[in-house]
Amino acid sequence: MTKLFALIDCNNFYVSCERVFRPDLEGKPVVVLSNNDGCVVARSAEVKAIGIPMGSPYFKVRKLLDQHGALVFSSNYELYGDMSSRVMSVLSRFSPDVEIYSIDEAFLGLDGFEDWDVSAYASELRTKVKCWTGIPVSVGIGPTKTLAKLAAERVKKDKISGGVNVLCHHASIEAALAATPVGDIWGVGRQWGKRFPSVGVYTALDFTRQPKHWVRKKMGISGARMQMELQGQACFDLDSQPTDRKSCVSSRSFAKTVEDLDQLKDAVATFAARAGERLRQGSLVAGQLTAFAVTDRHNPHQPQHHASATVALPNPSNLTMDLTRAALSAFTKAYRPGFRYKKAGVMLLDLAPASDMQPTLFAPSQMNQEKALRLQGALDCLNGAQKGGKDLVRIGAGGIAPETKPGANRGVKKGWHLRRNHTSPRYTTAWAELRTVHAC
DNA sequence: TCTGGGGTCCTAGGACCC
DNA sequence: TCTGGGGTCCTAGGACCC
Repeated sequence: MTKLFALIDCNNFYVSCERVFRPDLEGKPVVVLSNNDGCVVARSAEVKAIGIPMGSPYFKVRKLLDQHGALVFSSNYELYGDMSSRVMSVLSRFSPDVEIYSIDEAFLGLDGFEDWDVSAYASELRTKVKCWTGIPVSVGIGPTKTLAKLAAERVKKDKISGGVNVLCHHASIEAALAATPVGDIWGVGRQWGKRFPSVGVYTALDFTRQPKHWVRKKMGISGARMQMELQGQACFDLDSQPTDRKSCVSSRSFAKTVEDLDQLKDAVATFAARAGERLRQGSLVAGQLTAFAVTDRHNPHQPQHHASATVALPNPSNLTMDLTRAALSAFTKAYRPGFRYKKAGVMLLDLAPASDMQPTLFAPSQMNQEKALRLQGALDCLNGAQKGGKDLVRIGAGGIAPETKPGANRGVKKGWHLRRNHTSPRYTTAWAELRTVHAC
């Protein structure tokens, strides 16, 4: 039985989310920025038409966007995450096999649908998603995941009306491969995209025609799989079981650079707490922790440094108290003075289910452990009680930076605060920010 | 002035063992 | 003193994804 995959891709997802609640944005140029208002991470069709590339630094394209009257949003992940789960739940009505691939993409397994009119089925899916969530999607269908993905991409590139592209026959597959630059293949990144043309490989079709051993030798196993997938031979299965996470990172770039150890420790403590929160949500514990800070890699005039140190947690934990202690000890080891740090973070590694945890010889006594858990529960409760009131209660060991000490310069932002100047409301996850409808 | 954040997989090379 | 070769495990770094 030949396999059949569909890739459902939300069009300009973040922009579409904003438009659901602001229909007046329809037809206008709209962009969504990354954290810190750094880069353009979502563009409406109108913005793409202006020629603004994905990932452009905002400050470089700001003028051009203004000239075209573009509307600009800081990213609102609470909104996008909620809209995403709405879309995914609609998709699950259309196939028992769904793999949520990213916030805005999902693969559907269509094994056993071969005798159906899959094109009509996909159209119906598209209509339902749009109708029930407000999000427009493109659908690509093919015998492998890579071809399904390529099919969906061609929907946008070739402006295929109806938003569905089925690649099931030799001729249509070859035509799509020939129209796709090699750099646009799923799995071919910037490095390979640059190198291929110099060896005479320009399109995905050229790539499929390279000798197998050459691809294997030059690109390794990933390249070999990619080539087989494009030739119609499935190497990747649908992965409907979310895989266990192996690491968890919390990090941020600062609006301004920071040199001061105390301020950096304050930031690192915050990241440790944030990462721990995510661990507890997933009932995981970490066995190792890395704390790091890096200088601004975009500024060649400043001395560069990557400060980083890893410590093992004596007993795997997800408690803010343990993680903060480990993070501060690691960071103190890693810190080198005299550098202007632009970004810092905490990585939790060696993750394992909290239930698997074996008490070690050095584990704190049962009594202390219980106390620690109760304390963490109380902290989570306080911090969770008012959404948006995050960090209401924090661990004091964080080496609070001078300007955040009680009484001192109240209202002055921390040195490492985030820039977010264009936020939209959390329409779907905060009562106070619901969209208001005025009756005429 | 202003360039994101959170992940995974693969590979090469070193350490170590027999 | 001779100092080969194969296996495994770990880690750092590269490349890629969205």
